[in-house]
Amino acid sequence: MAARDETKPLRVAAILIGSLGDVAPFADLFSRLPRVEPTIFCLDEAVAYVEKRGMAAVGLFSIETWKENETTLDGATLTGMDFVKAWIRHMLAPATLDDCVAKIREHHVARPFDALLYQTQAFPVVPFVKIEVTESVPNLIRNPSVDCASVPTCAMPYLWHAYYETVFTLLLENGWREACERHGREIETPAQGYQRSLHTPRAAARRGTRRSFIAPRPRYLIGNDVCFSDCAATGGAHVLAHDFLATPRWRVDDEAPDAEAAAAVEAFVAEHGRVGLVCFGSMRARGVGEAYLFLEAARINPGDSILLATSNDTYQFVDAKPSVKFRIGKQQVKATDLVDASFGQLFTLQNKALVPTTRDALNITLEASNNNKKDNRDLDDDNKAQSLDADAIKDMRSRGETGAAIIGALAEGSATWDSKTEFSKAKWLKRKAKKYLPWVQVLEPTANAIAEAYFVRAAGKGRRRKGRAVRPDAVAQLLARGNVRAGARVVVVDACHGVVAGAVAERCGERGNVLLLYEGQQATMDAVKKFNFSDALRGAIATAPADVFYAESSRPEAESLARDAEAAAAAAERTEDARPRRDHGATCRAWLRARAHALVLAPSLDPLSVLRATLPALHPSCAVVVYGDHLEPLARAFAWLRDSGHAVRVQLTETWQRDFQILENRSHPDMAMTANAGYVLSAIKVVREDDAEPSRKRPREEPEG
Amino acid sequence: MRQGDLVILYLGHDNVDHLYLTPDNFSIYNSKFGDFHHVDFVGKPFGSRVYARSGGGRGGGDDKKGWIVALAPTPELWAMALPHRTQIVQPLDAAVVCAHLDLRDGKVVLESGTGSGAMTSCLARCVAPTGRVLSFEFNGTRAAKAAVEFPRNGLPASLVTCEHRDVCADGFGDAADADAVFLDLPEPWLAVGHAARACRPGGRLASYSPCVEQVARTCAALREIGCDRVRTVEVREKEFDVRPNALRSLEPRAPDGEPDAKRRRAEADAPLPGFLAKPLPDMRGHTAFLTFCTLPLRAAGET
RNA sequence: CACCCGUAGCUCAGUUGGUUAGAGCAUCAGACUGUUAAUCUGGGUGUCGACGGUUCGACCCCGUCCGGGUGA
Repeated sequence: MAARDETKPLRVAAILIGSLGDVAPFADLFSRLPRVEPTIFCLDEAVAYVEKRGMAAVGLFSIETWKENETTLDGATLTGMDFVKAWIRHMLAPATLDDCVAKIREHHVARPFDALLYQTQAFPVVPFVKIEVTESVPNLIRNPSVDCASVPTCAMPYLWHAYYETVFTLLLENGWREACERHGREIETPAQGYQRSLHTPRAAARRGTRRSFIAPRPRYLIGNDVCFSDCAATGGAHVLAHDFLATPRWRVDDEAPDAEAAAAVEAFVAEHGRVGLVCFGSMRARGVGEAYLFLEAARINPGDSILLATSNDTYQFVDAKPSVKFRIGKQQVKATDLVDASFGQLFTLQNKALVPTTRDALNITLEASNNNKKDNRDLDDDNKAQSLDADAIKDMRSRGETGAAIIGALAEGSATWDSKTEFSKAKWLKRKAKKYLPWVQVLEPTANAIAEAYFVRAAGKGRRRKGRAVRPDAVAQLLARGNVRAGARVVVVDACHGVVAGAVAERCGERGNVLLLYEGQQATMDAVKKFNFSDALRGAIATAPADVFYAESSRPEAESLARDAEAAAAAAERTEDARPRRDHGATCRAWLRARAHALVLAPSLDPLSVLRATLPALHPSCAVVVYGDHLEPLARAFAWLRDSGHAVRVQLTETWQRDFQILENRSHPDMAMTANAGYVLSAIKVVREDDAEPSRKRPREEPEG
Repeated sequence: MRQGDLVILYLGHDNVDHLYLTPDNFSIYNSKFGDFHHVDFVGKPFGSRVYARSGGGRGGGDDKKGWIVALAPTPELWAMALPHRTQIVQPLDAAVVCAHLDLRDGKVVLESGTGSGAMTSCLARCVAPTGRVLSFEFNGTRAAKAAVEFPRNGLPASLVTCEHRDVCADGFGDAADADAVFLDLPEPWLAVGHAARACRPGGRLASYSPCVEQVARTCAALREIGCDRVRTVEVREKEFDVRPNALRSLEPRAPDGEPDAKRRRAEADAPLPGFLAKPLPDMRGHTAFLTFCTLPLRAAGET
């Protein structure tokens, strides 16, 4: 099998015969796979849907043609789409199928496909047939450009990853019937098919027998029929027909599972560890009204990095590992207790254990307010206002009372409660809540959240804070004005604990490349580790010392080539060496030659010197952005960029961000803007013309000093 | 640069135009810097100067040809050059919105309304190449224009789609599982319910409104359906100009090597830097309030 | 046909960030001086050409027309 040229799109013929609900998941899948150029063969009715998503579609036949036809299945008369389904499922008209195949062959002869995928309604009959049309058909699952793991589950609801060699390697050219036989599977009788169609979630719900549709991880979905009808009314898709979840732990008693398929999946999983069949994510039947199925929020996996927002307005990072504990209130809790929680979930303490809670439960409001004007003119603080003593509180706690209950009791026990004003009551509650109702919220460690956490944490340390904290909105500006995007090559200098480098890497993704230049002994990857980056993404971040980069960038080209040759020779010599030493110089030279798509600099060194060293490594028409705490050094760098003719659209700004409290009739700016938000310098590099006049006609007077 | 490319023309710091290259001999871009033939762009790399065939020499001789810089489009540059159909979301705000929506490659994001498409391109950059932006515009003409414009600007239908639809009345269509949603609507509170249904639980929402009254109603609607981490911010930007330091001192300059040099180093009268930054007077005023929140983790009615 | 420019009584405001609430002239006021005047200082109710339209919204938006300029 010849190696494929990965730069060329993979031409895939996808044969999707079925209702729109069958076609849509595949169409959506293909439309977001880069480097896959699909041609979708479908019913005429689905052509518009596919073409709207920018893909080629070929209509094979129309349902209209079959409208008049009807057949009788198990006593029921099937017409229209039902007839087509029956036709497909039970192969009532194989001659027409051959016509379709002929049509596809026609396209294939005109311009060969790399791969052919076949989906049918009738999974239990033939799950999926992949036809190898040419000798050079690659195995998609081994194609790095369609790495299943890179596809976020939540982004692709009705997603099939059809690259399932073990299950789906039947050849269409052998025909349906033969394929089934080779797979050792019996063809379903009409009666069995009809029986099966009764076991839908909706039918189950009607019968009142709730079945959980959440398959424990790992989940594998092997069949679907999603109907998009009536979506405008419901605001979302709902599943009308059958779903089959084949998982190692699948237990549905009243339905005969395709044990063979499940076994095949299990065997495959056992062999390969993880298989990239991503599907429905997890779906959950909503308990109200119709049996709508909804996706779940992203959940925490063991080993994940988690960001916790806490009740005392701080953030902390924990890893969901058995050895890690964190504090909530005064209690130590194991981080693994958070596994399987949704990101965004709130937790509080009850009986010294974490229990999930909601924001409403945390917002305690006691009794209806009586608006009598009150103040503390009559208050005489004798410290005897509280009738509840410490032992009573301890007792309540040990009985496992909720924090809310304790606070309620405290308010009841407070002699001065009724004399408090509304504002002081609110304040009192807030103070008590901090003590008796601690909470944490698990947050997904995204660039914005991590930047926020580092910023808040650094600000909280006061004068003793070390390093620098970059405000989240400044990070946002760096990414935007640097035009950092997926697949980009970016040179980063980060003196902000790696917050900037992490944000850049998150944006660049696995197909991007990040070169992190460091100023000291080693790169500060502190914050980078807090992201839940995949190994591939972590591998996309290279590091090198900034001074080496500076040396290489100021070296003439010829000398640089000579160095490369030297390094190559040295590498050839120590082929036996198990661990070749990292050659930072070579890395830097490669980056200088390949040219980056963006420079994102947040140095603690003089920005101008960093700029001079890194600018040669930037591709023309691409942007450089520099973050700095101080205006003056950036002003000097600004002047150099503008006056040297290296760049246009040189912009030096300071970003202000202000929070607002929004409540009815009580909206106002929330807190003073945080000082030292830092400054952002950005510019776009241009091809410099040495014979071009200096940008300024009249020479500037040289500044004094 | 190739035929059909969208090219950003840099004519000055805040004078940016755009051009679709049609390399026939008739297409000419005319500006105060002279006349630029489309064919002269083709084959040159982005970031190059392109020289005028004629004109541009204001009163000067022919030896000084005018030139402009041709740049590759970015969402920020496009926002400066695009044909306005509505007021646009400024790149400053757009950057903060994209950050708070936790966008990255592969995410699916909803937008309404499309407007002039400035925000759309910012969103598309963040989720490209495997994610998607589904944009909805309730004005038919604008929706049609945007739908034509996006593919032309290198945003294929597999990445960005624009549909004519009033999301306040009709919701977000087939979408049921988006990761984030951005609302730029006169009455966003009418759309938050639809938005929540169109997104996965725990998805992110951002709303863009110029008035506090709008924000207040939106926040109320968001809390009503159980959104968490509701936060409203305003972002502004102060821009600086840099000039050489031309300040002269009242005091005579101390000759170098004077003994008071030591004292001077420690005190405030160290020499000023060579360049001084001055805030530009035209700081952009208030644009809008940005409201963010996390959508409920569970659909309503679920325990 | 395309592009640029229309603001103070007048005249202007830079070929790539000195650029549309900024000036110069004129004028007026004050100060000063061997006073038909010079010098210095200070001052300004500026429809941002006109009219429409567009934007929930800040507009650096669009159209038509008028006047001036530049280039095909």
